[in-house]
Amino acid sequence: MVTYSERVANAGVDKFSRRREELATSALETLAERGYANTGLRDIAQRSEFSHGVLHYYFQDKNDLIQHCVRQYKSECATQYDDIVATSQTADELDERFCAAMADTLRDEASMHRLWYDLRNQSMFQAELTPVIQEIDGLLERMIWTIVTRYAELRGRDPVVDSPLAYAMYDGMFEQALGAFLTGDLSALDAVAANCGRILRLIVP
Amino acid sequence: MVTYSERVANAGVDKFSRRREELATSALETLAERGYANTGLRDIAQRSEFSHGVLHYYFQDKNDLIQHCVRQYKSECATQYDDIVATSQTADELDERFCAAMADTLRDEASMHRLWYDLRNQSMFQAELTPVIQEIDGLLERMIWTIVTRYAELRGRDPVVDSPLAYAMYDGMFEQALGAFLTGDLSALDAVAANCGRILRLIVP
DNA sequence: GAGAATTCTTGACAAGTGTCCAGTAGGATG
DNA sequence: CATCCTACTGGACACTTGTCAAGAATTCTC
Repeated sequence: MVTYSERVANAGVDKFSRRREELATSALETLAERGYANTGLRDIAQRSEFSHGVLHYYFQDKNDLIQHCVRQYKSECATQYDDIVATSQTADELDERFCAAMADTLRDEASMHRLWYDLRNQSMFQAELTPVIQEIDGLLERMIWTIVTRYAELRGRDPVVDSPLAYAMYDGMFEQALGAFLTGDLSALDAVAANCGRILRLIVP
Repeated sequence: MVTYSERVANAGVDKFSRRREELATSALETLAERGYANTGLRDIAQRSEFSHGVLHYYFQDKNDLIQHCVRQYKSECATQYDDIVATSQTADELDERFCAAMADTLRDEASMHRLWYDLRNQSMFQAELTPVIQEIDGLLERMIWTIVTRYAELRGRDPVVDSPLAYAMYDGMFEQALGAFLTGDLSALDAVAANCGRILRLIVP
């Protein structure tokens, strides 16, 4: 009898961990569509090509699966704006490309962002989720701060707020735009781009 | 046979609607403690002095109950800062009292705020909730805007951002502080007060 | 190709979900 | 006292939930 823990221990970049990713992807899609509260393991399995029992073969329990999902979500976000920061030559170019990218991700990945907010919120009620959520939240904060400091550098000034507050402002603004966009308000796309720049110039005057 | 709709129609400020409020209060407490995803009608009834069946006597279904809860929550928030705005004599006094009040509500009503974010998020997956959520969101936005414009008035200046963006910035900042506070980070109380003032001076330079 | 290990399916489990309804207690009305 | 209506109980319903284990199917090893 090979226990679950032993399977995890032996898992390199082999078939086992590849299938885990595959299942986590199905889970992410289902969660993004239906929300945490309305998604069961059978819903997730149905979207994959396997039956529901297999989820307990690859994951310890539902919590383990969710945490794996969040971690996998991370890798999609991590390097999203690195290229823009690295290749923009002027402050205005950085500003413009950053704003456009924010509007694009709102349009193209709205339900994934919705899931992120859902899970982050869920972590306020379910302490087991806190570590992995904080991990990604820190990552997003650093992402924003990288843009802000690079923008300040290009303009030869200093930001007038610190990293957490800068992130919080962008986060609140984006969440608001997401809510509007999901109710069918297409002007939220323009709004997010405009507000993106406004905040930037507010932070780096 | 008296149907549910007829009971609603006849409901003035009588025993019927008072009991509805009572049950909605029990529901709010339970939801704030356990979260939307982990709260059943039996959990709610258990916190009240009635059995679970009575919930369908006073509410059409779970959704009806939730919406009633949100509306009831509203009335607690509506006039929260009106007094501060009305009685503050100087910009500095308004600033200081506003910051202190934000820190207080974070400390004293953390789980209620947590529930608010939970339900607002749930409305992104459950369209029936959208109207009542937007209603309160607009109320909160107006609350913030009242403070900002009064502060600007006292300082003889104009805000440099519009109402939605001002609200979004405060909202993001408060949500961040709430998350930190719920993990036991008591410094979030000071942070929210400090950031409150920072945003104010950012918006009204 | 036989045997062993891994991978996956299927059905079952106890518990929990929202909903509904027959029935009861109790007070008001006739 | 009898009748009616309101308020409430508690059990039953159909269904879903996470979890698990026995066994089948597949893949790997020799």
